[in-house]
Amino acid sequence: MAGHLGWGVLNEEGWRKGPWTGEEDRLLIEYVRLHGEGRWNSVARLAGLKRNGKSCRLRWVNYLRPDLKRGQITPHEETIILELHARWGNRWSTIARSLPGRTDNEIKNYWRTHFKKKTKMSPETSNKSRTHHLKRQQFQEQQQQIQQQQLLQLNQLDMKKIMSLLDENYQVKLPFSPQIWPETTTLLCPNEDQHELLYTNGSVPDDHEACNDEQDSLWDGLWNLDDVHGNYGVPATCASGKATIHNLVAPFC
DNA sequence: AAAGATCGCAACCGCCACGGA
DNA sequence: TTCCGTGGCGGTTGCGATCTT
Repeated sequence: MAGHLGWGVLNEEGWRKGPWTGEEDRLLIEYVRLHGEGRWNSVARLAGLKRNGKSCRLRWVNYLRPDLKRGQITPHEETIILELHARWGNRWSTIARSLPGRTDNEIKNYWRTHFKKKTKMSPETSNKSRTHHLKRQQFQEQQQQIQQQQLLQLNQLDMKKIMSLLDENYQVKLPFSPQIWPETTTLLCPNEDQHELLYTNGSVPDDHEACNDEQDSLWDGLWNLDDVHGNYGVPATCASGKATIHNLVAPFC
């Protein structure tokens, strides 16, 4: 960034642009501590920062706020993002309000890098991306799986009961017939990857066949979707399927 | 080992809504 | 009622890091 023309230097109005330095961060934090959030255009005058108000607000909101959560988006948060995006569309700030510690910018970036581009990808490219993504998340998922296994052990008896109910219900209610998928359906196909998403545009993705043919692994995948709050289900706009599963497991959550 | 491709994300931009003068 | 300052929002950019060939 520093090499970009005008990046990291003063612009024609005298404001600094580009990456924030540690000293600038310190000044901004001190300003907020003394004056609170707001009045961002006063920061330059009161804190001695050569940054405009917008830049200061953005830096504080997206990076310096003490209540921000660090680290990768968890599968549970991912589920929430998908569900809320299906409901609200690109209203990132609205979505962010349901994810304490996450910013609209963070959610927006996450969506764009993990989901949106998949709609345009070829299957081959998508597989590469999937591999890349999985490698990056491998460590985190290992930790989460340990936690999940502990929960699974605790609830093993109840789960077997749920599994049998779901298996019966699956045949009747889940809308896996491609004819009734709406365009741009976001469908979870958990048998291959516990939270891999497939996007369809009125057609059936190749991978989808595995969902129909391998119910056992499909349901295994659903259990892997378990999170610390004990929700099991399909975070998809495939609405009737989602409702069926959530209604079924709700009494056990 | 090196070059090119791709990804992730911090930061910027432009537009809009709102409130106060 | 109008104007202006301020803040919020969504879209976009561009660089460093990482991966692939």
